[in-house]
Formats: sequence, structure tokens, C-alpha cells
Amino acid sequence: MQKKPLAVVGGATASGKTALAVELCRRLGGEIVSADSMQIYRGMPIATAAPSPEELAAARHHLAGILEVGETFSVADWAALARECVLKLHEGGILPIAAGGTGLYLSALMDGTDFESFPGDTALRGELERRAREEGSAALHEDLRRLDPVLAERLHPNNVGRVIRALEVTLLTGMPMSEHQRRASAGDGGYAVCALALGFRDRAAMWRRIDRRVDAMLEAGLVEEARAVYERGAGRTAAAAIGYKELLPYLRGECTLEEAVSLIKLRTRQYAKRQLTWLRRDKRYHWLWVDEFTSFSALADEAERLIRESEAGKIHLSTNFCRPEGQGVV
RNA sequence: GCCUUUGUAGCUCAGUUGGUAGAGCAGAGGACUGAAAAUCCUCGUGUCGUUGGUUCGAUUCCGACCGAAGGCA
Repeated sequence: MQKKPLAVVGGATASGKTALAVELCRRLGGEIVSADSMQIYRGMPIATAAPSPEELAAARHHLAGILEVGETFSVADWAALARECVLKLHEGGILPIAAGGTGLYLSALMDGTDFESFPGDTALRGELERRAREEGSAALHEDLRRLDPVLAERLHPNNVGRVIRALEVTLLTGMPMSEHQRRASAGDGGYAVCALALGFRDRAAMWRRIDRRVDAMLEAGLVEEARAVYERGAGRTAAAAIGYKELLPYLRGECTLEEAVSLIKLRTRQYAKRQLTWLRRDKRYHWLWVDEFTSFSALADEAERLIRESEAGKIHLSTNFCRPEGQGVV
């Protein structure tokens, strides 16, 4: 059976993922599958740098702005929705372009991680969380060491959340979490993947981009948006968005706007760094250094070339898969 | 001009009863599979403002100079 094509655009925040993905849709006949844990929410356009109306008109977006801020969400939910979405696009001969800043989501899609094979249990998790509080995380890590030494080796005892989840799955299914992970990601998702990552050669250049973007968010009304989101009752997932939680002390009159803003910039830089760390270890990504291209179209040319020349591009453009010609714009 | 306080890591500061120094933050790297814009780990040599003096030895004591803050004029 021939694999189906999947293009992926990951990268640091403020590197221009959305713009590139939109342009690639235009050039290659694709649609965007948003892989962003925050753009999934409605009503947070400024803080999440959601696609503009023009971008939404230029390329169809999926899985963006589909949840209320009070709803919680997880990788497993996203992976299921994304797979379904990709399937539909393939049926229509459309190239799915998964684009977004949440590297974990992109990995789950590319690897075809099957979360249903190792589900969760809220009651058990609550119990484990209670134990963590009362006995400390080291005790839980000891248990994990006994039940799943492989994973215990990789997880630091202080990383309570990860340790709890590992124990939860292992206790629930009687199979070590690491074994589940191995099986769930054993395949490659069944797609012919071409993955692109946007980064900066010069870290300071990235910081400048971030600073400018945060300033623009403020001008666009980030403070009002934050207030509105809190009033609507942000769930624990949406409340974690950078921008809102740093603004909270200011809204309460506990710090100046200036202090809150520089905190937002700082936290965004640290976030971008973590994104790069996540992508770096996945060797499937082709890196594109946005600060080394002389123009956006040069960047897009290179991205388009990489996709066209990849297995994914060849399959997509082949006669039995490609849509009718007609996208003459370059 | 005089007096007081002060000058130690990119920033804020601790410290050495004289044997060339250490925290937090920042930064860098890393981990991660049902909160991932989350969670967590590792990494600290710097003319101890400059310059003389005392001393076996000074960043630490003394003097001068330079910078900063405050006070008196």
C-alpha cells in the first residue's frame, strides 16, 4: 500500500510558521492542520498569535479555534482529531500540512502514537497525586523503578507529573509504560513525512522577533483579551498560555504593566528555547534558518523545493493523488 | 568642597576574624508520549573599581585616586 503524504512545519514561536504554511498551501494545494495546544481555543487570538483573517481566507485551517477556554484538552485528544482530519484531506487529494508550535503534537501525528492502547483513569491518577503530596515524589519514583525500570531511568523523580502518568498506565494495564510507548510508536504513522523546522541561527535575532511580537500583542489589546479570558473562566489548559498568567499580577494591581510585559517576553524566550530542544532531537526535521534568508519568498522557495523533492511531495504530486493543475502562483 | 555609605559573575547581592569567592535570577545544554505555551534535570574563574602600603601572603587591613548614592554646605 502506498503511503500518504504529510507535510509538517514546526519551529520556534515567532519564526513565521503560520505564514510559511499558508504559502505552502497555496503553492502545493494543501490545507493546514493546526498543531498548537493553544490555538485550539476560541477567543484567544492575540495571545496565541492565531492566523489572521487574511491567512484564514488564503488557506483552510483545521483544528484551530474549536474549543471554549473552559475545556481541557490533551495530546491524545489532538492526535485522534488530527488523524481523522488528515484522512479526510487525503480522500480529497489534498496535502495535509501540520503546522504549529507544539512539538509533542507533531511527534504524535508523525509517529502515529496510539493513545487509546494506554488510556488513563482519573480516580487512579487522583490517588497517585495524593500519594505524591503525602509521601513525596521520590516514593512514587521508587515504585516506578520497580514496575518500569526503563522509564524510571529516563524520568527524574522531581518530574512528578510524568512519573504519575507512567505509574497510572502501568498499574492500569499491567504492562510497563515504556513498553506501551514502544508499541504505540513502533510504526511511523504510515505517512510519507516531510518535516520542516523553522529556527534562528542567531539567538539574539530570535529574541528581537519575540520582543517585537509581544509589543504588537499589547498594542492589539492583549490586556483586554486576558481580562476577558479570565472572566469566561479559563480551564487549566488555556490558563497556562503565556501572556495571561504573567498579566494576572498586573490585573490585580500587584505589579506594573512594564514588569508584566518583560516577564511575558522572558517566558516566551524560554518557551522558544524548549521548542527548539524538542525538535532538535528528531532527526526527521529539515532545518530552515529564517534569519539567513534574504526574503520570505526565498524561504518559501526552499521549503517548497524540499517538499516537492521528498517522498511526500512526489506522492502528492503524482497523477493518482494530485489535484488538477492550476496553482500557477509562485 | 566636606562627611557618610557603597563599588565582588550579564543582573541583584552574600562572603572571606587576611590563605584569590558563592547564592538567586538571567543564559546555555538536556529530558519528556493523556496539562507540553506544561513539567523537570545539569552547568558558576570572576583583573573581588584602580593604585600604592602593611604582611610570608590582601578581594579582605590602611592610604590615595576614580565611579555611584545620600547628607552638609
